[in-house]
Amino acid sequence: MENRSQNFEPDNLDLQILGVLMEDATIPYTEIAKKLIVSGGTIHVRMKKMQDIGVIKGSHLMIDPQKIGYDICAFLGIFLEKGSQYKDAVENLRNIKEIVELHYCTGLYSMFAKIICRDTNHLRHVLNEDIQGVKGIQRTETFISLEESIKRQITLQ
Amino acid sequence: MENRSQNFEPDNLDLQILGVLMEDATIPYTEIAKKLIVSGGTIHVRMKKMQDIGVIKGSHLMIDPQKIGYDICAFLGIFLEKGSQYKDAVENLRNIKEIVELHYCTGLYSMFAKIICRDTNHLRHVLNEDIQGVKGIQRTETFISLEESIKRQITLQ
DNA sequence: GTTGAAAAGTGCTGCGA
DNA sequence: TCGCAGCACTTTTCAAC
Repeated sequence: MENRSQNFEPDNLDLQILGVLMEDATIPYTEIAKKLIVSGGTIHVRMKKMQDIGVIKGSHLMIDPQKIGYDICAFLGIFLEKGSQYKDAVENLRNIKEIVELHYCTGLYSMFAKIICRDTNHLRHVLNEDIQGVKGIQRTETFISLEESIKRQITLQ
Repeated sequence: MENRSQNFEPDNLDLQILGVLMEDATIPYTEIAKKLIVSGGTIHVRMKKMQDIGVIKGSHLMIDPQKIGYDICAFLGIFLEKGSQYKDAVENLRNIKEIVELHYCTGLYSMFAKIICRDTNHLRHVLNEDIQGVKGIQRTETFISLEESIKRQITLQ
C-alpha cells in the first residue's frame, strides 16, 4: 500500500477533480470525466486515493443561515486571564453551539471565535450568559458582520 | 407555485433532514428515509422544496488544506482610510485568491478577512504585496491561527 | 402531503491492455 | 496505471392513497 503520511503531491488531474467538486460536490463522476477527458473509473480511483490519504475529509451541505432565521454573524476576540487556561476554555466553549469556529491565535487576542445567532437578543444572551460564564475568560471584543462580501474555498494550484 | 420569499418555517422533518446532510452530504436519501421513518420520495420532495426556496445553496467537498500544502490560516483586521472606499476595496480584494472570507464589520476594524496560505513566505507576500497594494487600505492587523480548535456548522433547532 | 414501485441514471468492481 | 463493460445501487418520477 501507499504512503499515507501528510505529504501528498497531487498532480494536475487530482487538482482539477478537487477544483470541480469543491464548488459542487453533487456533480456526478461521469460528468467530471467528460470535462477532463478521462474515464469515470479514473475519477473513482483518484477520489478513493485522496479519501484514503485524508485530503478529502467529507462533504457538507451549504445552507443559508439567514433563510432559517440566523441573521447575525459575529467575530469575537477573546482575552484569557492566563494562557494556560486555553485547553479548559476550549472544552467549555465547545458546548456553546453558536460558536462555529474557534482559533488559538497569535497577536492581541488569545482566541478568536466566529459565532452565528438568530438576532441581537440571542447574541446578547450568548455573549453575556454563555461566553462570559466560561472560566478563564477575562473579556471579549465583538465584531458584528454587517455583510459577508466574500465566502469561498481556497483556489487550488 | 409557493411563496419563495425569505421567510421559511422548516418543520421538524425539514430540520432533521438538514441536520443529517449538513454533517455528511453523501448519505443517500434512502438511508435518511429509513432513519426518519418516511419514504425516500418524501425526502426528495422536501429537499427539492428547500433547494427551490434557497435554504440549501449547494454542497462543498471538505478538503484538508494542510494535506495539500496550505499550512497557514490567518485573520486580518483591515483599516480603511475612508469608509466610503469599502466597495472598491472589496472588488480588489476579491482578486486575491488567498482570501476565503471577507466581512464588513462593526467595531475597531472596517473589514475582517480570513486567509489561507502555503507558508510564512507566502503569507508575507500576500500581506505585503497583494493586500497592502489595494487602494484605500490604510493598515492591517494579523492574527495567525496556531490551532483550529472548533470547526463546525450551526446546530439546527 | 405521503407512499411504494418502476424507470433512468450513477457508482462500483472486475478484466484486459 | 488506465479504460471499458456489467452489476448493484440511488435518484427521480408518478399514480394512488
